[in-house]
Amino acid sequence: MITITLKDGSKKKYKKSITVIDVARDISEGFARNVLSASFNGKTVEVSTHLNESGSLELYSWNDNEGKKAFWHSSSHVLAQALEELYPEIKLTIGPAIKNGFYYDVDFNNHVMTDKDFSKIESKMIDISRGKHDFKMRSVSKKDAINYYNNISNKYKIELINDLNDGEITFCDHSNFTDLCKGGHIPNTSIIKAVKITNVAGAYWRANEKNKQLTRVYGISFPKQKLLSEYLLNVEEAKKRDHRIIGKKLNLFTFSNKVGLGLPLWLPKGVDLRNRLEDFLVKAQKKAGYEMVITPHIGSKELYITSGHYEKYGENSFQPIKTPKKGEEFMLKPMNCPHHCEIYNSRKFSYKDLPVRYAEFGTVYRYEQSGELHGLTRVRGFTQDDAHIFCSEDQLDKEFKNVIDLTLHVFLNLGLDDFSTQISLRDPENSEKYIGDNDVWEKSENAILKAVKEKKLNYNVKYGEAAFYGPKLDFMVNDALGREWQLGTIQVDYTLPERFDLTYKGKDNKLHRPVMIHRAPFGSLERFIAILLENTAGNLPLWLTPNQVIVLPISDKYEKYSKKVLNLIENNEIRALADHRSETMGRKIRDAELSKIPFMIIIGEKENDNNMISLRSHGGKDYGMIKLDKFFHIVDKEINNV
RNA sequence: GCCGAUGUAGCUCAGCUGGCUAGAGCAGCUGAUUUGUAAUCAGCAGGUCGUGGGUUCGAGUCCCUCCAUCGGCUCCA
Repeated sequence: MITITLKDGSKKKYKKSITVIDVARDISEGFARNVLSASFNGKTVEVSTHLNESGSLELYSWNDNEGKKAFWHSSSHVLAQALEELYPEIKLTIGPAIKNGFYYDVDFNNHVMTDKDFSKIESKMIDISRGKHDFKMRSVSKKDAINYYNNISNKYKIELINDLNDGEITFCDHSNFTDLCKGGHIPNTSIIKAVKITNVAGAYWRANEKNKQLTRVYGISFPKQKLLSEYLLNVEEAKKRDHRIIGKKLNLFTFSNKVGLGLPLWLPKGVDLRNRLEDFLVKAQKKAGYEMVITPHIGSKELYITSGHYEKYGENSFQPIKTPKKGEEFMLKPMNCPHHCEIYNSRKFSYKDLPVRYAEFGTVYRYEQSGELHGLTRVRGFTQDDAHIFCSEDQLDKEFKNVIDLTLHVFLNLGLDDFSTQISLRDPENSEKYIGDNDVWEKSENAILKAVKEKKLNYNVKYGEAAFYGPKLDFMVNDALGREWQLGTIQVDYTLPERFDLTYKGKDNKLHRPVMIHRAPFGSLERFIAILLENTAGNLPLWLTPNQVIVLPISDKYEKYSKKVLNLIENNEIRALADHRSETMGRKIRDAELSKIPFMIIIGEKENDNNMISLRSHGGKDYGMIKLDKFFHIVDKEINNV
């Protein structure tokens, strides 16, 4: 007999070798029907797995992420089978489940896959699913596995198998299809009721640009047709929150091919918005002991040779600007740190002066690959809310934690509470990508880990995401379509102080090397505004929004009173405008709603005669007829609550 | 940079297998209307159909080049 502990803590005794699905059936037939996958003692198992020892069992349904993962992973097997049947000459590579759905990377040989092929693939997949084929795992020796793929001459799978240990290799069969697979399937194919191929794209084999580009077929599947329709509807809704669309509608920014790719042009309303964000941060930074500096948009090539950026990025940057003087070269600045290092170097510091915190809204230019450009989130010219903190080693922990606090202050005040943090460390397999000694890296990495733990942030560690001079703590936020973007960033750097020979005089009357923290709570104003627009669907917080209130007179009879009200509002430093067009009230309200103005003040005969206003807020809330002072109170309350 | 899709008026789109002076709604302009909580009515104006080339008696439509955009990949100091 073995004892199985379930998620709710209840324990059940069974004969040895009972299967997972039988345990589920023992709970209830209906429950078992919804079980998609399971884990036993923390390890993913199949629902058909026989349990031979006591342990804890978790059963997953569609409502669990693990359940969805198994569902989509299994769907990718069905996709692979469908593709193989439709295009027999293809070579399969890998096909995992992802956040929303699954994909399969395929070498299509000469066939060019386009969206015209999608419906054919979908029908094929549904056909296969209806066959109710069980997913069955089996162990294979390394030799047999390689033989199998040699016979169908699939070098990709052989490459994968070569990286695996003999004895740990498993295949999964369903119908007449076999794939190299480490497991985690739903019971059978018939649970897959709705399938949508969403996209094709190129993807490099093993994520390496130098390798062959495969075709990645993306899909999503559901246990009910209705769930698919809902999903597609959601995607359509999310697309409406795209910052490129909102930015256009609200007249915040634009682009011009004549000016150049990835170079945003900020319109008056967008500039106002940026300025308010800058003011907000300037105030917070002043409290935190930062000093503002300004540095030029270019710097001599020597500067970047010193910093190491030239060697690392020179070829992929905007190329040096020549001058009439022979041999003289300048570069558009791709970051502000070298300039700030030179500001530090402009005088001598004592340990009593530290920490020194130089902040700048520094506009930088990076030649991003053309295929990488994306609205305001990935551009070639952008403004960082940059600052560099020069401190002694024993000040590092405290300074780092203060920067975390500042970043959290920014995020939470702007309503971005749905973020994750990521500790970006070196890629252990590619140490040549980084500069600086190993022990210096370890010191930096430990400083970040320590601060993050003390601040009790939830974090993921990502290897290979560090900057070339040091590790980072990044604050990540999703856009409307669920893509993750880095906003705030904090970096510890022992390397640049070395390269720029930065020093301070210590208590011991000897020269010491300061540590440097690079940090930007917004990241860049461009990207931050983009993500903010998508997260709020353009309904910005009242203190930030371009126009806070619009005055809508019912007819031009009340224009005089309307102008008086407008004037009083503006005198209270509320951003207001009035709609004096000869349009109906319905029309004026509709237009104000579409431009997402938080408050509407309606003025007609009653208001005019009683020296009152009628107030409506965005979305339709009616405050009725009130005194103007009451409106000021409402606005004040909403802004200061933030 | 690579893979795929797309590109028609300021915006959103229609234009079937190539065939008269390329259509609609919104926005704009002019006029009428003087309006009570999400679109008042009428008229006018607006387009080298992304660019360059080719096929054809004839190209928005078919083919090629380039450019840009969108979705991915790679990259992101």
